[in-house]
Amino acid sequence: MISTRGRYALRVMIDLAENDNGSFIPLKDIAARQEISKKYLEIIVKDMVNANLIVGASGKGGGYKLCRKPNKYSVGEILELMEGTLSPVACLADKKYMCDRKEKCQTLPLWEEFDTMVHDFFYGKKLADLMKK
Amino acid sequence: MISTRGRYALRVMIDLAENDNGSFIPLKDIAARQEISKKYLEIIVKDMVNANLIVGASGKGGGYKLCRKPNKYSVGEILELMEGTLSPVACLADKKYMCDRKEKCQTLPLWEEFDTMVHDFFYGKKLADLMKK
DNA sequence: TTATTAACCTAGTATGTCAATAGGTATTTA
DNA sequence: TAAATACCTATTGACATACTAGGTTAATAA
Repeated sequence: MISTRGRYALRVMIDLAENDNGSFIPLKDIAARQEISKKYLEIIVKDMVNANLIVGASGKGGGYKLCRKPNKYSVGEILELMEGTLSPVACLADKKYMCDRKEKCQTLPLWEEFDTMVHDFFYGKKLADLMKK
Repeated sequence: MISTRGRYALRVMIDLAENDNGSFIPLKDIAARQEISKKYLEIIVKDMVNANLIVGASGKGGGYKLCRKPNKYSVGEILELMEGTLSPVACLADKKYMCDRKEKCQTLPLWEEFDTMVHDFFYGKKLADLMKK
């Protein structure tokens, strides 16, 4: 399941892309258009700024702005940032995860194949693919 | 993320398939081989019996047994039973879910495409595909 | 008959995550 | 100096997850 963090982040990115006019877009406007709690979005958007997905500007006339062209963002990187991982199981999500059943695990190949498929799917999709115009 | 319920259920099914000798296999043996708490497995296995995925027999000489050939079980039906849904978002997982943004939602097509891909992947895999022998 | 083995049943519990809310401070522009 | 905005810290209620505990019922073998 994709949580609201990932889904909202994606919607914020689409909103920023579609309403881009060169200047900063206040979160208040995004929250209103997307009908999402502005307070909750603040938390999400903060992580997006920290990860250099977008840039923020304080003060009057401030807001948020993309820092790349929409076709330079993959959906995968946005979701992976917000969700922590896209992997279906802990043994693939966490590099440091040690499992002594690993060698004989009969389900691991299944999860690996699934993991690759999911990764390829979301990294193949670009932000631009989700825009109207 | 696939929870332990789904992952353990799958391992129980594989264990039953590989150790099938015509008679019932006690949960104690499965738990030992799979290194999973027997008490926890009881809960999981109960749901599998209720869903007619396997059959259980009480008393001495009892245990559990598959009721189909391994190639007649899809991984998807096992996971979907235990996880409730394989859908990535609530608006697809729940038929009764009503969202007034549905018509204009720009992410819905993405989730639908992903949902279909995941469904096809897991329903295309059979229990027999996960067996050693 | 009786001991044993096993499924089946109901309940509880610790931990963590999710999806927010609340109330502030710092920064920038008009 | 007033307004608008991002940015920061903390808290919370609800729920799910991954179990554990202690029993009852059912079937078989000695």
